[in-house]
Amino acid sequence: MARLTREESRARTRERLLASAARAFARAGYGGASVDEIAEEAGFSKGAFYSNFPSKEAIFLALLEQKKLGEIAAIRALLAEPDTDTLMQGLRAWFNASHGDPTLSLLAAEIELQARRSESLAVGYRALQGRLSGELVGFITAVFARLGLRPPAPVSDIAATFIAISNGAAMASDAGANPSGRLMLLFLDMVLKASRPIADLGPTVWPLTPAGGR
Amino acid sequence: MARLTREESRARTRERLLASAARAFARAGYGGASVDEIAEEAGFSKGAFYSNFPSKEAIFLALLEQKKLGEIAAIRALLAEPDTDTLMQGLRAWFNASHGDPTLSLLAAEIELQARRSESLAVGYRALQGRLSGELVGFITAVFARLGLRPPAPVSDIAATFIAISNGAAMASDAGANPSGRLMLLFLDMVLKASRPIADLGPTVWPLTPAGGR
DNA sequence: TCTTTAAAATACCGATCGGTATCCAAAGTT
DNA sequence: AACTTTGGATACCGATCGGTATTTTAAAGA
Repeated sequence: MARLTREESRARTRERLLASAARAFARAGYGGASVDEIAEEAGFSKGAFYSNFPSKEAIFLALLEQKKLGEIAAIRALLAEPDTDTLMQGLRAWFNASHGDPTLSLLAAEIELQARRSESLAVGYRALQGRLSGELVGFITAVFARLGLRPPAPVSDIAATFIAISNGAAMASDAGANPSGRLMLLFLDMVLKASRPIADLGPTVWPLTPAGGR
Repeated sequence: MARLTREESRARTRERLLASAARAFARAGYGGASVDEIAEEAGFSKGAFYSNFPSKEAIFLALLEQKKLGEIAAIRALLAEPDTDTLMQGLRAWFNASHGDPTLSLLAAEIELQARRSESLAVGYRALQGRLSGELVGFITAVFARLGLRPPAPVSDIAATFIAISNGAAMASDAGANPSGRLMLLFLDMVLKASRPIADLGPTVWPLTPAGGR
């Protein structure tokens, strides 16, 4: 094992704390996971924790950012795919992978829920979630255009539903049955099945009056 | 104000504690809401709390039961409706109403999440959720039959998706935009749009291999 | 090699938690 | 009216929480 510089060592500690926090929050919830527990599971003391993060909320927010930015990157990578068939296949693969680690989806649910409770968390959350939603809307719009299909509902609603299923199935899944990925795949299929070709020039009829906001 | 018997007084205290707990858990989460806080907001002391519930977990479980049994009753009431149009209208009305009180949906999400953390909670949860899921599957099957439509996917998956959207949208909703009821309405519409009449005798093609377990 | 500096460990703080023991006042009983 | 029962209030417990102050240790700079 090579000797590490101070910078490297610090970065490694930070990352281990983040990974440990993700596990702890998923397991016990934000309130249930203690700073002591997070630090110890990472192999450090509480002193190390507070040397790297100013507060418990801060590490939670850092986790939130890590996750949301990762999702945005994944969407962009998919969209950059020139071949549409490969893109759809990649999308399905992503859905399937998203339930592989229940820790991750459980953490996602915990983050969403907690962001509604603390105003300081909510501020950071809204900024990131807004970016992710926008990215997702752009993605879905592009996919429909590529497939030559007309969305069967406002794209923002479709995007919101994907997000809802992702979060909702993560917590409701009975120990692996009906993982979120499966349900998202099913919804994707249903959306496509409910779509008509763009060439079909019938009137565009939304199932509901379009949403007020966004 | 009439003098209350001991029984009446006790029942009233219990109900007030339950209502207060629902608000507190929705607001602060299971871990974040304290027994003191619950009791005080109901206008009682901690002693009153422990006189009516053996533990914090117990009141949470009682809340869970109250909610699930209420949903089962609502489903049965809808299914008893002889006129199918009225039934569908009632279903839509129910979806719309379910987002009226964010406290309720937030509590639902908290319950789902917490039931996965404590084994003792999970036991009670699984029993109730199993009953609700079964009821929902029966309901959806009956509705499709009444409408003369063939479900576009396994009914158990459709049921799971409704539950997921309900829970997921509750926590993701940005202060009221895209309430869960709206998204459930949209999914309902999409499911119907993706269905074919029973008379159509084409092959039944599920979008996915049917789920292994329930 | 000696000094400086900062990452991480240890020790500690007041506050608050879920839960228990005890007490009191009002309802039920005779 | 006297006595019993019990729902709810008060007081208290050890444990644990998030956070801070201080000390140790090892890398960086001379």
